[in-house]
Amino acid sequence: MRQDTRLDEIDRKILIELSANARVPFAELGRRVGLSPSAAIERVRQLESDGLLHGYHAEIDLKALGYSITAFIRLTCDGTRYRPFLKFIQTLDQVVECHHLTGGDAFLLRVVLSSTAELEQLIEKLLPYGMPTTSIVLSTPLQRRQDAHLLTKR
Amino acid sequence: MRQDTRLDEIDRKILIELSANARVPFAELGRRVGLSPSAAIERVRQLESDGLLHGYHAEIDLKALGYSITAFIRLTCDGTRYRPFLKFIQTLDQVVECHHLTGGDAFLLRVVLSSTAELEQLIEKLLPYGMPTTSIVLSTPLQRRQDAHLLTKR
DNA sequence: GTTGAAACGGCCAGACA
DNA sequence: TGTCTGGCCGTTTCAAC
Repeated sequence: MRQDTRLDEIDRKILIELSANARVPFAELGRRVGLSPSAAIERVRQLESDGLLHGYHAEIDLKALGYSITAFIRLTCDGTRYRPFLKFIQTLDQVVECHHLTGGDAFLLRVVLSSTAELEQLIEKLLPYGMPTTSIVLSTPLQRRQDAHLLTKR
Repeated sequence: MRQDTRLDEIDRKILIELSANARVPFAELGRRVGLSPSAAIERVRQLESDGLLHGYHAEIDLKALGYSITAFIRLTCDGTRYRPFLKFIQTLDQVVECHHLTGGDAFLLRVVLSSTAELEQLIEKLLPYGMPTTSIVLSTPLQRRQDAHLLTKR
């Protein structure tokens, strides 16, 4: 896990390419960044062991699978319910993200469900841990997957 | 883009495998799900053209790249500022997600930055569009990338 | 769906600067 | 150290079934 070692231009290109298409063959990747296949593989292995590349994941369309509702639930829970709450949400399939936020022991959950009825059930389950504030996602006008701009600029 | 065509067991396994490791060779994928290489590829191509598989992306550790701060910014903007706001956030590199939420023209932004100073600058830029409420992410106790449970259960 | 053959890519060892 | 070359083996692709 390097922290301060600067990336060179080739590393950045590799990250951008793999971010956009994780299945690109290493030989093709090498061609795009101006490296031989083995050198390209070497770079990628280095980026992986440095902790910059964490894995390669297919993007699955949950909407097409029937999970038509995405919602954010904000919930404040006091110190005594903190640990039990973290254990509990691990057991909830609908919770795909949980962030601990600044501001009064607040948690933000991103949840995915197939109906508003399921959302209501989930909210009821959360009630023992705090007062949830729920917002359903109407649309997502911006969803960046390629972190190209975070890599190229600055 | 099929909506209702049910997935069979093999399709589900393929989605789970590619979700966990998008770089697995199709021949190996076929072995894991009990299919010949060409049949496995055929399945994947079908899932892609059905819109269930959207792409394959490397997971890049933004923290290791110096983006130490992730924050959520909630912002309410009225109807007249709606369109200009959407245009404006496209130009902000730090904004990696924007969701339109239920409840009073609210937007939720996920932003990634390298310092609190940068966060302050960003908030100031957003002020003309509405009153932002900012929460910094302290930790992320749950971040599911494999949607295995969403595919297997129910 | 499968099989089989040819082209291609992944990966290891060794040489080079 | 980082890169290139060559060779082996697994993978991809495409045709025919």
